[in-house]
Amino acid sequence: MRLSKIFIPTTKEAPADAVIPSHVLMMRAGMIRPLAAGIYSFLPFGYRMIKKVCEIIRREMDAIGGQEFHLPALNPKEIWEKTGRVEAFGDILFHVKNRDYVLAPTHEEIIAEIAANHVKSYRDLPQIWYQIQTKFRNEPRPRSGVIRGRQFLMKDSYSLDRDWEGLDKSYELHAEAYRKIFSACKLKFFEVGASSGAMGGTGSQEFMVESEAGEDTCVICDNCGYAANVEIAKANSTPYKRDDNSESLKEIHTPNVKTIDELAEFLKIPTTKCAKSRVYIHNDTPILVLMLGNDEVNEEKLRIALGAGKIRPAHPEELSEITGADAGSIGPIETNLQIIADIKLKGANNMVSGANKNDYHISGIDFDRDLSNIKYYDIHYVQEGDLCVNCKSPLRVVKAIELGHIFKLGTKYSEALGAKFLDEKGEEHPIVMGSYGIGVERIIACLIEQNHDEKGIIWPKEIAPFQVHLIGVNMKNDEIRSTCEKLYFEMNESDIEVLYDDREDVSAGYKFNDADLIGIPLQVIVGEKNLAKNKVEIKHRATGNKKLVEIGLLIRTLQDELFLP
RNA sequence: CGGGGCGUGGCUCAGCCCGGUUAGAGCGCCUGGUUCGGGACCAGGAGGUCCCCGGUUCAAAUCCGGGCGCCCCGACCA
Repeated sequence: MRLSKIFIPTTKEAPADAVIPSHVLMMRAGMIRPLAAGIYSFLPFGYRMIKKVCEIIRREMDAIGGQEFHLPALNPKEIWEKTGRVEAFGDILFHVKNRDYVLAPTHEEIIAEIAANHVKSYRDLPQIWYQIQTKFRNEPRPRSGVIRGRQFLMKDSYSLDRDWEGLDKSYELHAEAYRKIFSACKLKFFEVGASSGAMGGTGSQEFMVESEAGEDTCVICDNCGYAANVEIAKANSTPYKRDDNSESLKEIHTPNVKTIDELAEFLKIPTTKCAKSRVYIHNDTPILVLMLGNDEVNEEKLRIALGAGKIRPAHPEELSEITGADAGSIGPIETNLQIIADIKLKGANNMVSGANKNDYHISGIDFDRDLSNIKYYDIHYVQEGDLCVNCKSPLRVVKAIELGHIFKLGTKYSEALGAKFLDEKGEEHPIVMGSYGIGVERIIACLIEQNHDEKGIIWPKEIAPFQVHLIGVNMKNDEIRSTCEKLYFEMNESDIEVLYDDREDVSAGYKFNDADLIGIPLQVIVGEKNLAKNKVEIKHRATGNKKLVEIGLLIRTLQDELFLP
């Protein structure tokens, strides 16, 4: 491709509203342009990368027996009502104004509908159906360039199996395909178990990339590889170090002391001698939750600990009625509430907590001696430096971007939409489904997040829009031009993907900066002085290393560099 | 949805507080010329609904009110 012919509008400066590196560089390198909040046009250079990523995805999906579909984005609302997801998605679902249609945010319904009509026998199973298609979600706050958009490309696939064992297999096939896809994209990623949330189903896993721009928080053990979303992550908790003597209970007047920090300061004690109280409503029943010091309640863990049901924090106006005091003075002594305490508090003594009377606290609380109606669970968030549950190495807490998510759905959608099959005995069963997604633009954004410097993008050799960037330093020099043209022809003949900067009206420095910005892994620079010695220069974008090569050896050298046959 | 910020040629921004020449700069763009190994130089030129609507005023980019859009933080996120 000739740079004089392909539309790559690079810029020296980035728009002020681009904040994260991938967004800045995708703009500057002429890959994308914004149209509205969370909606981007992909320009030829950016779309070329999209196609590269899609190629890899298709290759791996086809390898596990996936069949590519192209489903409609415009869906009758009715089908979404059958599964209750008009309500479940709420404002996230785009509604069409002049007809009862919605814009699809995902495609479980459509897949189940097709299966309901056409998959009738166990002989038709299993199936893996996938597509790469535009999804629409009315995100309340799009952000970070293409990382969270209102319109985005998603590879979504769906497995149809006759039973749960089959689903396990399809699920594992996807997990393995996803590992291959992200590895082929040269991404440093990790996998975490995730809660399946409102999607329904029994198991789910996320594929994450560590990044400051991430919206999820994960816990990672660099030693043994343990990784989990902080919502469910566990750590090895050390038992509470009891004081030798337990003091007796004592009421203390603590005017205007509300927070744990204020309490610790007021009494001149460490926060770890304080127990923080939170009141939750579990299926209409209030419960008292106790945390050590300033630890926050991990509501997802609390939900799991309590088993079935809904939980919510009590409203401030409810507190006084339930406990006799307002937030800041609530505690475990003299209460009838079921107490749920974090595991870190087990065995604690000489603790201070609220007195259930405004402006009073109680000291000398011995959890073993004084509290009977109490259960202990791990309900705190793992913190940086806590020790790994497996190997007791210090854990890291990191921000991460979710690249892919795989779900065991079960029969929720097949039952709602009547997707059933007959087994060998002629008995009818709902199809067991799985659903699996990859954010295509996110792969590209993550690639850039992981591979860039102050000058621009650094594409890995294995996945780059082009492999070689051929630069004629001065195209008005006839020798340079004819050499470039010859090399360009030879590279094309050798199936080397080459971007050829044949622009006449651009200075050398401009070309070099553009080349570093758009980040093709190898640059071949044809300049006057080296040409006189019958040589050209190869520069590695990643390292900046340069070497001179005889023109006659260039193609072979490039092939070696690019691991081509 | 709560908090904060912003909106002026294609881009980055100044001007606004304290209303008053023809609304500026750098980059980019066009024409011609000179350059040609790290975003060159000279000369000439094009390009503006100062986000929109309303108000105040002799006079509004500037002050006031309303709206819209965009960004950031938070909440939310199958």
